[in-house]
Amino acid sequence: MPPPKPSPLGDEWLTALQESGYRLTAPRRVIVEIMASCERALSPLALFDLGRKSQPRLGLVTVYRTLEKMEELGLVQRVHQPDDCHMYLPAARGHQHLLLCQNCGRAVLFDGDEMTAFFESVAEKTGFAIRDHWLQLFGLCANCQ
Amino acid sequence: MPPPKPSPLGDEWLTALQESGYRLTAPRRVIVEIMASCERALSPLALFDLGRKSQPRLGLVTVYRTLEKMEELGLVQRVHQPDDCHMYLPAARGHQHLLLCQNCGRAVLFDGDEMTAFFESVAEKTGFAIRDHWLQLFGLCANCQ
DNA sequence: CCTATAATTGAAAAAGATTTTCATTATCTT
DNA sequence: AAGATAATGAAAATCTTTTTCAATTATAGG
Repeated sequence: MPPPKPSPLGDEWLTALQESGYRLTAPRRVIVEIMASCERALSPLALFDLGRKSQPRLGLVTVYRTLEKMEELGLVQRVHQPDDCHMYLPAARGHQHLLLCQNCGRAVLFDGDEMTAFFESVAEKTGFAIRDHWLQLFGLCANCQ
Repeated sequence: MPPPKPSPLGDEWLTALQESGYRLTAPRRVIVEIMASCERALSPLALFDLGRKSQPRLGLVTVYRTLEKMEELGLVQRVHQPDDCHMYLPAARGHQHLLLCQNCGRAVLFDGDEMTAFFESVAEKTGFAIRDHWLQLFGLCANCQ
C-alpha cells in the first residue's frame, strides 16, 4: 500500500516537527499523516497497524516516539475515556472540548467559552486558583442514535 | 499497626459490599477503610503500601480486586489526570465534579447543575444525544497558592 | 553531489502494571 | 460446628511501554 496522500494538516505538522529540529523520515511521515486525518481516537497499536500498511517495516517503538513528539508540540492529545486513556486524537485548540460517540467513536469538537464564568464561581467558592480544565461529553452521534 | 478506625462512610461501603453478596474479610475491611477516608487520589500500589501497615500479609492482587468491586458498586471512581489515569478516589455523587490541586493532590468536589443548559445547546448544535459528561478542574488549592 | 555528523530506526531485552491460575484459608449459612 | 463456596496471596503469565544498541538515514557543509 502506498503512503497516504499528504493533507494540509499533515503538512503543517511535518513543518512543525522540522522547525523543532526533528528530522522528517518515512516512518514519521506516515504516522503524522494518519494522525492528522483521523476522525476517531487511535491507540498506539491501532496506529501501528495502520502505519504498517504503507510502511511494513515500521516499528511500534517509532509510533510511541512519534506520538510523544506530536504531543509535546501540541499537535495531538491523549483522549481519556472511562475505560481507556491511551488513545490519541488531533489536539483541540483554544477553548475547544471533545464530544465522543459511545457507539462509533467519532470525535467532534465544540466550543466552551461560555463556561469561563462558571469556572470563576467555582474558584470563588473553593478558594482554588483554577489553571486548567477538562471537559468531555459522551453520547451518540446523529448516525448512531 | 492496628487497623484504621471505622468511619461512617467506610461502614456504609462495607454494607454495600455485603448486600451485593461479597464477604467481609480482614484485607477488604482495611482497603475499604483507607479508600473511604482518603482525601487525595491513591494508586493501587499506594493503597497496597498503606494497607500493609495494618495488614502485612496483604497481596497487591487483593487491592486490585477490591478496587474493581468498589468501582463496580459506584463507591470509588478512577481519577483521570493528564499524566496518570490510574488513581482512585471516593466517587462523586449526582452532578458533582472533581477539582484537583496540582501541587498537593487534594481533591475537592463541586456542583455542576448549572451546566445542563450548556450541554443541551451543544446537543442541539452537534446532533448528538448526550448521555454522559466529564468535567474536571485543575489548579492550586488555597494552601498551595 | 559527496561526506561527515548526529538523529532515527527497529529488534530485542527490560521494566512495569495488571491479570490469571491455583492451592490454601476464611467467611457465612445451616 | 461443619460444609459449601468465596476470597486470599504467591507465582506465573500477559500486556503495554521504555530502554538499549548496532545499523541506517536525513541533513548541513564542503
